[in-house]
Amino acid sequence: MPELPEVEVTRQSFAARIRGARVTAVRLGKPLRWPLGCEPETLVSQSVGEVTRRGKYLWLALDRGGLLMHLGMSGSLAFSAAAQGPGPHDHFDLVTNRGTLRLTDPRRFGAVVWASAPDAGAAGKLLAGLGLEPFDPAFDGAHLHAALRGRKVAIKQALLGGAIVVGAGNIYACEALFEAGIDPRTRSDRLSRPRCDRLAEAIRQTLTRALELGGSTLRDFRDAHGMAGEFQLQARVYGRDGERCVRGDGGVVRRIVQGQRATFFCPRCQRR
DNA sequence: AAGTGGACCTGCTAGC
DNA sequence: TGCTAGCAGGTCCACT
Repeated sequence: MPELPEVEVTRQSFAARIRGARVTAVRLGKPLRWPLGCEPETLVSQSVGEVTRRGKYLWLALDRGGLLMHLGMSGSLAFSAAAQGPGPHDHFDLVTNRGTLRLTDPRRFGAVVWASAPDAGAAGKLLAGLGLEPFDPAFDGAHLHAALRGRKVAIKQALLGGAIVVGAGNIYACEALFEAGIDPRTRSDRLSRPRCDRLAEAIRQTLTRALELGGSTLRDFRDAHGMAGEFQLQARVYGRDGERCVRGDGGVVRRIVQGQRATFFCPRCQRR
């Protein structure tokens, strides 16, 4: 589900409110993707510090260590003063004196993992190998071009891999490739430097636009206030197979499958 | 090393 | 109306 914009929107919606709160209890539901990695009681009485984001992960700092959180495909976080009794899909509650941070995740691909530092233990292992942040000044066409050298996978799959640049998932990878006019099936090492420049810019623009619109809500995404996003209403190709290309070039959006994921693109204006 | 496919889990929708 | 197959925003891991 949540790609970089949704995770960042979520972060912004509760980070300031939870900062300084003291943990009073921790409740676990069904198992998530990975075990918490500590006894829940050890978190009690610690206070919450900054909430930061790396790729699609959130790091919630505590006095001693912190929690690395991932929303998987169907997860969302809510922070509310008066949390209701947990529903069947509420699998983690961090109860504090200011409210409860709750992870709701029907499919349970998400995770909450304790580590002594973001670069240590289980968290370090998950974050190692992540590519550049898309808004890092170092992420540009030159970086993209260099990272794609020798890679034969289709550019769409290279973007989804997350080892070159993080944050663009299935929706935004499709949208960015559309903006850049690049066929998602293009072999990574065949992308010229100028096209890499355009793609890097398109990724940043697409993610920026999504952030402004509060992310995408396909079915269940909500920020920590319960607000839905609106980017999906403006998606140009994602989910629009069979529709006329918005560029008015006479192309019709196609849906194909790459690496077992759906890809949407206009064969007319997106070139190899 | 890089590429491929399977795995994890549940809910919703389209189609019969 | 009811059942089933197929699909969904992610990404790790085993295998070639």
